[in-house]
Amino acid sequence: MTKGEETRARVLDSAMALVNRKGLRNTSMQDIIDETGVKKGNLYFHFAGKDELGRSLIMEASDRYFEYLSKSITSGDPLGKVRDILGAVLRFHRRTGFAGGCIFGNTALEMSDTDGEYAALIRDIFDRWVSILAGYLREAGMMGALSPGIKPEPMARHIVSAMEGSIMMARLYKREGPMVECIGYIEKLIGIK
Amino acid sequence: MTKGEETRARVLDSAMALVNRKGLRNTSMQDIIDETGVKKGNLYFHFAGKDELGRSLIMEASDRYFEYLSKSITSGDPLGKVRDILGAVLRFHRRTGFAGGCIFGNTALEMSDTDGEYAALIRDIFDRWVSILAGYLREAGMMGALSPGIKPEPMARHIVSAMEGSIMMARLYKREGPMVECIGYIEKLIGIK
DNA sequence: AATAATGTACCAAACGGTCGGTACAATAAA
DNA sequence: TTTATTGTACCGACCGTTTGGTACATTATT
Repeated sequence: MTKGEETRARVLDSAMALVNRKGLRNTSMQDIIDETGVKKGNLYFHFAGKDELGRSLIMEASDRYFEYLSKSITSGDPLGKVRDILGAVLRFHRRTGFAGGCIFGNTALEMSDTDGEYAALIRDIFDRWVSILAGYLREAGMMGALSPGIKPEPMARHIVSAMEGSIMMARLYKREGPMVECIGYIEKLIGIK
Repeated sequence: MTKGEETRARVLDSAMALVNRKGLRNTSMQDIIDETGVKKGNLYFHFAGKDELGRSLIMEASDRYFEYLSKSITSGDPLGKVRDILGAVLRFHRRTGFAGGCIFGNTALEMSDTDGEYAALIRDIFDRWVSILAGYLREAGMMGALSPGIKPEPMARHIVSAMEGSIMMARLYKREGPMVECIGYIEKLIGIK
Protein backbone atom coordinates (compact mmCIF):
# COMPACT_ATOMS: atom_id res chain seq x y z
CA MET A 1 0.00 0.00 0.00
CA THR A 2 1.62 3.21 -1.18
CA LYS A 3 1.42 6.44 0.76
CA GLY A 4 -1.19 7.77 -1.66
CA GLU A 5 -3.36 4.69 -1.38
CA GLU A 6 -3.23 4.96 2.38
CA THR A 7 -4.33 8.60 2.28
CA ARG A 8 -7.19 7.76 -0.05
CA ALA A 9 -8.34 4.95 2.22
CA ARG A 10 -8.18 7.19 5.27
CA VAL A 11 -10.32 9.82 3.53
CA LEU A 12 -12.84 7.20 2.44
CA ASP A 13 -13.01 5.86 5.99
CA SER A 14 -13.69 9.19 7.66
CA ALA A 15 -16.06 10.33 4.93
CA MET A 16 -18.09 7.16 5.29
CA ALA A 17 -18.63 7.78 9.00
CA LEU A 18 -19.51 11.42 8.41
CA VAL A 19 -21.94 10.71 5.57
CA ASN A 20 -23.59 7.95 7.52
CA ARG A 21 -24.34 10.34 10.34
CA LYS A 22 -24.98 13.62 8.54
CA GLY A 23 -25.96 12.62 5.03
CA LEU A 24 -24.10 13.23 1.78
CA ARG A 25 -25.22 16.78 1.07
CA ASN A 26 -24.77 17.93 4.62
CA THR A 27 -21.21 16.64 4.75
CA SER A 28 -18.86 19.27 3.34
CA MET A 29 -15.42 18.80 1.89
CA GLN A 30 -14.26 20.96 4.81
CA ASP A 31 -15.76 18.46 7.28
CA ILE A 32 -13.65 15.74 5.71
CA ILE A 33 -10.57 17.97 5.74
CA ASP A 34 -11.10 18.80 9.40
CA GLU A 35 -11.51 15.18 10.41
CA THR A 36 -8.73 13.61 8.37
CA GLY A 37 -6.17 16.40 8.48
CA VAL A 38 -5.71 15.89 4.73
CA LYS A 39 -5.27 19.28 3.13
CA LYS A 40 -7.61 20.63 0.48
CA GLY A 41 -5.21 20.44 -2.46
CA ASN A 42 -4.37 16.88 -1.61
CA LEU A 43 -8.01 15.90 -1.24
CA TYR A 44 -8.72 17.18 -4.74
CA PHE A 45 -5.62 15.37 -5.98
CA HIS A 46 -7.11 12.06 -4.88
CA PHE A 47 -10.74 12.73 -5.80
CA ALA A 48 -11.97 14.65 -8.83
CA GLY A 49 -14.72 16.28 -6.77
CA LYS A 50 -17.40 15.71 -4.21
CA ASP A 51 -19.41 13.63 -6.64
CA GLU A 52 -16.62 11.16 -7.29
CA LEU A 53 -15.83 10.99 -3.59
CA GLY A 54 -19.48 10.24 -2.85
CA ARG A 55 -19.73 7.51 -5.44
CA SER A 56 -16.45 5.90 -4.35
CA LEU A 57 -17.71 5.99 -0.81
CA ILE A 58 -21.01 4.26 -1.59
CA MET A 59 -19.25 1.56 -3.56
CA GLU A 60 -16.69 1.00 -0.83
CA ALA A 61 -19.48 0.81 1.76
CA SER A 62 -21.39 -1.71 -0.33
CA ASP A 63 -18.29 -3.89 -0.76
CA ARG A 64 -17.72 -3.95 2.98
CA TYR A 65 -21.40 -4.56 3.72
CA PHE A 66 -21.81 -7.58 1.47
CA GLU A 67 -18.57 -9.04 2.70
CA TYR A 68 -19.80 -8.67 6.26
CA LEU A 69 -23.14 -10.29 5.41
CA SER A 70 -21.60 -13.26 3.62
CA LYS A 71 -19.24 -13.85 6.54
CA SER A 72 -22.21 -13.91 8.90
CA ILE A 73 -23.87 -16.86 7.22
CA THR A 74 -23.19 -19.98 9.27
CA SER A 75 -26.36 -22.05 8.90
CA GLY A 76 -26.66 -24.88 6.42
CA ASP A 77 -30.32 -24.64 5.51
CA PRO A 78 -31.56 -21.77 3.31
CA LEU A 79 -34.06 -20.28 5.77
CA GLY A 80 -31.36 -20.39 8.43
CA LYS A 81 -29.16 -18.38 6.09
CA VAL A 82 -31.89 -15.77 5.72
CA ARG A 83 -32.14 -15.61 9.48
CA ASP A 84 -28.36 -15.25 9.74
CA ILE A 85 -28.44 -12.31 7.37
CA LEU A 86 -31.22 -10.49 9.19
CA GLY A 87 -29.47 -11.11 12.50
CA ALA A 88 -26.25 -9.72 11.06
CA VAL A 89 -28.03 -6.54 9.96
CA LEU A 90 -29.44 -6.09 13.45
CA ARG A 91 -26.05 -6.66 15.09
CA PHE A 92 -24.45 -4.17 12.73
CA HIS A 93 -26.81 -1.38 13.74
CA ARG A 94 -26.79 -2.36 17.41
CA ARG A 95 -23.04 -1.82 17.36
CA THR A 96 -23.44 1.75 16.14
CA GLY A 97 -26.10 2.51 18.74
CA PHE A 98 -28.60 2.98 15.90
CA ALA A 99 -26.87 6.15 14.80
CA GLY A 100 -26.43 6.80 11.12
CA GLY A 101 -28.83 4.12 9.99
CA CYS A 102 -28.36 2.55 6.58
CA ILE A 103 -26.05 4.61 4.40
CA PHE A 104 -27.74 3.24 1.26
CA GLY A 105 -31.28 3.97 2.39
CA ASN A 106 -30.22 7.39 3.60
CA THR A 107 -28.58 8.25 0.31
CA ALA A 108 -31.51 6.83 -1.60
CA LEU A 109 -33.92 9.19 0.14
CA GLU A 110 -31.53 12.10 -0.13
CA MET A 111 -30.70 11.78 -3.81
CA SER A 112 -33.28 9.63 -5.58
CA ASP A 113 -35.36 12.49 -6.95
CA THR A 114 -32.53 14.93 -7.63
CA ASP A 115 -29.60 12.83 -8.83
CA GLY A 116 -30.31 9.91 -11.13
CA GLU A 117 -26.77 8.56 -11.00
CA TYR A 118 -26.86 8.04 -7.26
CA ALA A 119 -30.34 6.54 -7.51
CA ALA A 120 -29.09 3.96 -10.03
CA LEU A 121 -26.11 3.14 -7.85
CA ILE A 122 -28.33 2.52 -4.83
CA ARG A 123 -30.83 0.47 -6.85
CA ASP A 124 -28.01 -1.84 -7.90
CA ILE A 125 -27.03 -2.38 -4.29
CA PHE A 126 -30.58 -3.19 -3.20
CA ASP A 127 -31.04 -5.43 -6.26
CA ARG A 128 -27.99 -7.37 -5.24
CA TRP A 129 -29.27 -7.79 -1.70
CA VAL A 130 -32.68 -8.88 -2.99
CA SER A 131 -31.19 -11.46 -5.34
CA ILE A 132 -29.16 -13.03 -2.52
CA LEU A 133 -32.26 -13.38 -0.33
CA ALA A 134 -34.42 -14.54 -3.22
CA GLY A 135 -31.90 -17.29 -3.97
CA TYR A 136 -32.17 -18.70 -0.48
CA LEU A 137 -35.96 -18.39 -0.46
CA ARG A 138 -36.15 -20.25 -3.78
CA GLU A 139 -33.97 -22.98 -2.35
CA ALA A 140 -36.22 -23.20 0.70
CA GLY A 141 -39.25 -23.33 -1.56
CA MET A 142 -37.88 -26.29 -3.49
CA MET A 143 -37.23 -28.08 -0.18
CA GLY A 144 -40.79 -27.37 0.94
CA ALA A 145 -39.57 -25.30 3.88
CA LEU A 146 -41.20 -22.06 2.74
CA SER A 147 -44.69 -21.07 3.85
CA PRO A 148 -47.30 -21.86 1.18
CA GLY A 149 -48.20 -18.97 -1.09
CA ILE A 150 -44.92 -17.12 -0.51
CA LYS A 151 -43.08 -16.27 -3.73
CA PRO A 152 -39.30 -15.84 -3.38
CA GLU A 153 -38.73 -12.69 -5.45
CA PRO A 154 -41.53 -10.49 -4.06
CA MET A 155 -40.85 -11.73 -0.55
CA ALA A 156 -37.15 -10.92 -0.87
CA ARG A 157 -38.02 -7.41 -2.05
CA HIS A 158 -40.39 -7.01 0.86
CA ILE A 159 -37.76 -8.15 3.34
CA VAL A 160 -35.27 -5.54 2.14
CA SER A 161 -37.96 -2.87 2.05
CA ALA A 162 -39.34 -3.66 5.52
CA MET A 163 -35.86 -3.91 7.00
CA GLU A 164 -34.98 -0.49 5.62
CA GLY A 165 -38.09 0.95 7.22
CA SER A 166 -37.24 -0.66 10.53
CA ILE A 167 -33.66 0.65 10.40
CA MET A 168 -35.06 4.12 9.87
CA MET A 169 -37.37 3.75 12.88
CA ALA A 170 -34.63 2.25 15.04
CA ARG A 171 -32.49 5.25 14.21
CA LEU A 172 -35.26 7.75 14.87
CA TYR A 173 -36.23 6.23 18.26
CA LYS A 174 -32.73 5.02 19.14
CA ARG A 175 -34.17 1.63 20.07
CA GLU A 176 -33.64 -1.82 18.63
CA GLY A 177 -37.34 -2.68 18.99
CA PRO A 178 -38.40 -1.81 15.45
CA MET A 179 -35.74 -4.05 13.93
CA VAL A 180 -36.34 -6.94 16.31
CA GLU A 181 -40.08 -6.80 15.68
CA CYS A 182 -39.60 -6.53 11.92
CA ILE A 183 -37.38 -9.60 11.86
CA GLY A 184 -39.94 -11.48 13.95
CA TYR A 185 -42.79 -10.72 11.57
CA ILE A 186 -40.67 -11.61 8.53
CA GLU A 187 -39.79 -14.96 10.10
CA LYS A 188 -43.45 -15.56 10.81
CA LEU A 189 -44.31 -14.84 7.17
CA ILE A 190 -41.74 -17.14 5.61
CA GLY A 191 -42.27 -19.94 8.11
CA ILE A 192 -39.31 -19.87 10.51
CA LYS A 193 -40.04 -21.14 14.08
CA MET B 1 -58.42 35.10 5.07
CA THR B 2 -56.29 38.22 5.11
CA LYS B 3 -53.66 38.91 2.49
CA GLY B 4 -50.91 37.98 4.92
CA GLU B 5 -52.52 34.67 5.83
CA GLU B 6 -52.84 33.91 2.15
CA THR B 7 -49.17 34.67 1.55
CA ARG B 8 -48.17 32.47 4.47
CA ALA B 9 -50.30 29.63 3.16
CA ARG B 10 -48.89 29.98 -0.33
CA VAL B 11 -45.33 29.83 1.00
CA LEU B 12 -46.14 26.78 3.11
CA ASP B 13 -47.69 25.11 0.08
CA SER B 14 -44.73 25.63 -2.24
CA ALA B 15 -42.21 24.84 0.46
CA MET B 16 -43.97 21.57 1.22
CA ALA B 17 -43.71 20.46 -2.38
CA LEU B 18 -40.06 21.52 -2.60
CA VAL B 19 -39.05 19.86 0.66
CA ASN B 20 -40.88 16.70 -0.26
CA ARG B 21 -38.86 16.43 -3.44
CA LYS B 22 -35.47 17.81 -2.45
CA GLY B 23 -35.34 17.44 1.31
CA LEU B 24 -35.29 20.13 3.97
CA ARG B 25 -31.59 20.98 3.94
CA ASN B 26 -31.32 21.00 0.19
CA THR B 27 -34.25 23.38 -0.16
CA SER B 28 -32.99 26.92 0.19
CA MET B 29 -34.92 30.02 1.13
CA GLN B 30 -34.03 31.25 -2.37
CA ASP B 31 -35.77 28.20 -3.88
CA ILE B 32 -38.95 29.14 -2.03
CA ILE B 33 -38.60 32.77 -3.09
CA ASP B 34 -38.12 31.74 -6.73
CA GLU B 35 -41.15 29.47 -6.72
CA THR B 36 -43.58 31.67 -4.81
CA GLY B 37 -42.49 35.10 -6.02
CA VAL B 38 -42.63 36.23 -2.39
CA LYS B 39 -39.77 38.61 -1.73
CA LYS B 40 -37.07 37.89 0.80
CA GLY B 41 -38.02 40.54 3.32
CA ASN B 42 -41.59 39.41 3.22
CA LEU B 43 -40.65 35.78 3.70
CA TYR B 44 -38.72 36.68 6.84
CA PHE B 45 -41.65 38.77 8.00
CA HIS B 46 -43.89 35.73 7.99
CA PHE B 47 -41.33 33.19 9.26
CA ALA B 48 -38.63 33.85 11.85
CA GLY B 49 -36.16 31.73 9.90
CA LYS B 50 -35.67 28.50 8.05
CA ASP B 51 -36.07 26.46 11.22
CA GLU B 52 -39.47 27.87 12.03
CA LEU B 53 -40.56 27.52 8.42
CA GLY B 54 -39.45 23.89 8.46
CA ARG B 55 -41.30 23.10 11.66
CA SER B 56 -44.47 24.89 10.51
CA LEU B 57 -44.27 22.96 7.30
CA ILE B 58 -43.98 19.56 8.97
CA MET B 59 -46.90 20.35 11.28
CA GLU B 60 -49.03 21.58 8.41
CA ALA B 61 -48.20 18.46 6.40
CA SER B 62 -49.10 16.24 9.32
CA ASP B 63 -52.45 18.01 9.81
CA ARG B 64 -53.33 17.53 6.16
CA TYR B 65 -52.13 13.94 6.16
CA PHE B 66 -54.20 12.81 9.14
CA GLU B 67 -57.24 14.61 7.84
CA TYR B 68 -56.82 12.84 4.50
CA LEU B 69 -56.44 9.47 6.23
CA SER B 70 -59.49 9.90 8.45
CA LYS B 71 -61.56 10.93 5.45
CA SER B 72 -60.51 7.76 3.65
CA ILE B 73 -61.96 5.43 6.27
CA THR B 74 -65.28 4.09 4.97
CA SER B 75 -65.43 0.55 6.34
CA GLY B 76 -67.36 -0.35 9.46
CA ASP B 77 -65.18 -3.14 10.85
CA PRO B 78 -61.81 -2.34 12.40
CA LEU B 79 -59.63 -4.43 10.06
CA GLY B 80 -61.45 -2.85 7.13
CA LYS B 81 -60.48 0.53 8.53
CA VAL B 82 -56.84 -0.53 8.65
CA ARG B 83 -57.14 -1.64 5.04
CA ASP B 84 -58.74 1.69 4.13
CA ILE B 85 -55.83 3.56 5.67
CA LEU B 86 -53.17 1.52 3.88
CA GLY B 87 -55.05 1.93 0.61
CA ALA B 88 -55.25 5.66 1.15
CA VAL B 89 -51.48 5.84 1.68
CA LEU B 90 -50.91 3.96 -1.56
CA ARG B 91 -53.32 6.18 -3.48
CA PHE B 92 -51.62 9.28 -2.11
CA HIS B 93 -48.22 8.27 -3.42
CA ARG B 94 -49.61 6.91 -6.68
CA ARG B 95 -50.97 10.38 -7.35
CA THR B 96 -47.51 11.94 -7.03
CA GLY B 97 -45.94 9.34 -9.31
CA PHE B 98 -43.90 8.14 -6.31
CA ALA B 99 -41.86 11.32 -6.33
CA GLY B 100 -40.97 12.89 -3.02
CA GLY B 101 -41.92 9.93 -0.91
CA CYS B 102 -43.01 10.49 2.67
CA ILE B 103 -42.06 13.93 3.92
CA PHE B 104 -41.93 12.66 7.51
CA GLY B 105 -39.73 9.68 6.75
CA ASN B 106 -37.48 11.82 4.58
CA THR B 107 -37.08 14.44 7.26
CA ALA B 108 -36.57 11.75 9.89
CA LEU B 109 -33.61 10.34 7.99
CA GLU B 110 -32.26 13.77 7.18
CA MET B 111 -32.39 15.25 10.65
CA SER B 112 -32.68 12.51 13.26
CA ASP B 113 -28.99 12.40 14.14
CA THR B 114 -28.22 16.10 13.74
CA ASP B 115 -31.29 17.94 14.99
CA GLY B 116 -33.09 16.60 18.03
CA GLU B 117 -36.03 18.98 17.75
CA TYR B 118 -36.99 17.74 14.33
CA ALA B 119 -36.52 14.15 15.44
CA ALA B 120 -38.96 14.67 18.32
CA LEU B 121 -41.47 16.31 16.00
CA ILE B 122 -41.35 13.37 13.60
CA ARG B 123 -41.56 10.83 16.41
CA ASP B 124 -44.78 12.47 17.59
CA ILE B 125 -46.28 12.14 14.13
CA PHE B 126 -45.38 8.48 13.83
CA ASP B 127 -46.62 7.85 17.37
CA ARG B 128 -49.94 9.34 16.44
CA TRP B 129 -50.19 7.17 13.34
CA VAL B 130 -49.25 4.09 15.35
CA SER B 131 -51.86 4.79 18.02
CA ILE B 132 -54.61 5.12 15.42
CA LEU B 133 -53.70 1.77 13.87
CA ALA B 134 -53.20 0.12 17.27
CA GLY B 135 -56.69 1.22 18.30
CA TYR B 136 -58.30 -0.51 15.34
CA LEU B 137 -56.15 -3.62 15.81
CA ARG B 138 -57.16 -3.80 19.49
CA GLU B 139 -60.80 -3.51 18.48
CA ALA B 140 -60.32 -6.30 15.96
CA GLY B 141 -58.60 -8.37 18.59
CA MET B 142 -61.53 -8.06 20.99
CA MET B 143 -63.86 -9.13 18.20
CA GLY B 144 -61.67 -12.13 17.48
CA ALA B 145 -60.92 -10.92 13.96
CA LEU B 146 -57.19 -10.57 14.47
CA SER B 147 -54.77 -13.42 13.68
CA PRO B 148 -53.75 -15.31 16.83
CA GLY B 149 -50.51 -14.19 18.40
CA ILE B 150 -50.61 -10.70 16.90
CA LYS B 151 -50.32 -7.94 19.48
CA PRO B 152 -51.89 -4.61 18.48
CA GLU B 153 -49.15 -2.18 19.58
CA PRO B 154 -46.10 -3.93 18.12
CA MET B 155 -48.02 -4.78 14.97
CA ALA B 156 -49.11 -1.18 14.52
CA ARG B 157 -45.48 -0.06 14.89
CA HIS B 158 -44.42 -2.64 12.36
CA ILE B 159 -47.06 -1.53 9.88
CA VAL B 160 -45.86 2.08 9.99
CA SER B 161 -42.24 1.01 9.81
CA ALA B 162 -42.74 -1.40 6.90
CA MET B 163 -44.90 1.08 5.02
CA GLU B 164 -42.20 3.72 5.35
CA GLY B 165 -39.67 1.30 3.92
CA SER B 166 -41.97 0.47 1.03
CA ILE B 167 -42.59 4.15 0.29
CA MET B 168 -38.84 4.66 0.13
CA MET B 169 -38.47 1.76 -2.30
CA ALA B 170 -41.43 2.86 -4.41
CA ARG B 171 -39.79 6.27 -4.70
CA LEU B 172 -36.37 4.85 -5.55
CA TYR B 173 -37.69 2.49 -8.24
CA LYS B 174 -40.58 4.71 -9.32
CA ARG B 175 -42.93 1.72 -9.12
CA GLU B 176 -45.94 0.99 -6.96
CA GLY B 177 -44.91 -2.66 -6.54
CA PRO B 178 -43.10 -2.28 -3.21
CA MET B 179 -46.12 -0.63 -1.60
CA VAL B 180 -48.65 -3.05 -3.05
CA GLU B 181 -46.60 -6.02 -1.92
CA CYS B 182 -46.05 -4.55 1.53
CA ILE B 183 -49.77 -4.01 2.04
CA GLY B 184 -50.43 -7.57 0.89
CA TYR B 185 -48.00 -9.06 3.41
CA ILE B 186 -49.36 -6.90 6.22
CA GLU B 187 -52.90 -8.04 5.44
CA LYS B 188 -51.72 -11.62 5.45
CA LEU B 189 -50.13 -11.10 8.88
CA ILE B 190 -53.12 -9.55 10.56
CA GLY B 191 -55.64 -11.90 8.97
CA ILE B 192 -57.39 -9.93 6.22
CA LYS B 193 -58.62 -12.03 3.25
C1' DA C 1 -52.87 57.66 11.54
C1' DA C 2 -51.42 53.19 12.73
C1' DT C 3 -50.14 48.78 11.58
C1' DA C 4 -49.77 45.02 8.50
C1' DA C 5 -47.51 43.68 4.47
C1' DT C 6 -44.10 44.06 0.98
C1' DG C 7 -39.77 45.36 -1.68
C1' DT C 8 -34.71 46.30 -2.20
C1' DA C 9 -30.26 46.27 -0.88
C1' DC C 10 -27.07 44.38 1.66
C1' DC C 11 -24.02 41.18 4.86
C1' DA C 12 -20.68 37.57 6.68
C1' DA C 13 -19.94 32.86 6.46
C1' DA C 14 -19.74 28.61 4.13
C1' DC C 15 -19.84 26.18 -0.10
C1' DG C 16 -17.35 23.33 -3.94
C1' DG C 17 -13.62 23.96 -6.66
C1' DT C 18 -9.10 25.89 -8.95
C1' DC C 19 -4.63 27.46 -8.97
C1' DG C 20 0.50 27.84 -8.94
C1' DG C 21 3.79 25.89 -6.54
C1' DT C 22 6.75 22.66 -3.36
C1' DA C 23 8.93 18.18 -1.65
C1' DC C 24 10.86 14.10 -2.79
C1' DA C 25 11.83 9.62 -4.57
C1' DA C 26 12.73 7.01 -8.75
C1' DT C 27 14.56 6.69 -13.19
C1' DA C 28 17.31 8.22 -17.37
C1' DA C 29 21.01 10.65 -19.60
C1' DA C 30 25.58 12.85 -19.42
C1' DT D 1 28.79 9.35 -10.78
C1' DT D 2 26.88 13.23 -11.30
C1' DT D 3 23.04 15.71 -13.44
C1' DA D 4 18.41 16.08 -15.76
C1' DT D 5 13.83 14.51 -16.04
C1' DT D 6 9.71 12.69 -14.54
C1' DG D 7 5.71 11.35 -11.64
C1' DT D 8 3.47 11.07 -7.19
C1' DA D 9 2.07 13.38 -3.20
C1' DC D 10 0.98 17.36 -0.92
C1' DC D 11 0.11 22.41 0.32
C1' DG D 12 -2.56 26.78 1.17
C1' DA D 13 -4.23 31.00 -0.88
C1' DC D 14 -7.80 32.31 -3.69
C1' DC D 15 -12.18 32.30 -6.79
C1' DG D 16 -17.07 32.87 -7.75
C1' DT D 17 -21.42 31.48 -5.91
C1' DT D 18 -24.87 30.38 -2.62
C1' DT D 19 -26.21 30.23 1.99
C1' DG D 20 -29.35 32.01 5.91
C1' DG D 21 -30.22 36.29 7.69
C1' DT D 22 -30.72 41.64 8.52
C1' DA D 23 -31.83 46.65 7.81
C1' DC D 24 -34.75 49.72 6.39
C1' DA D 25 -37.65 52.25 3.27
C1' DT D 26 -42.09 51.85 0.95
C1' DT D 27 -46.81 50.63 0.02
C1' DA D 28 -51.64 48.65 1.34
C1' DT D 29 -55.09 47.87 4.47
C1' DT D 30 -57.90 48.95 8.43
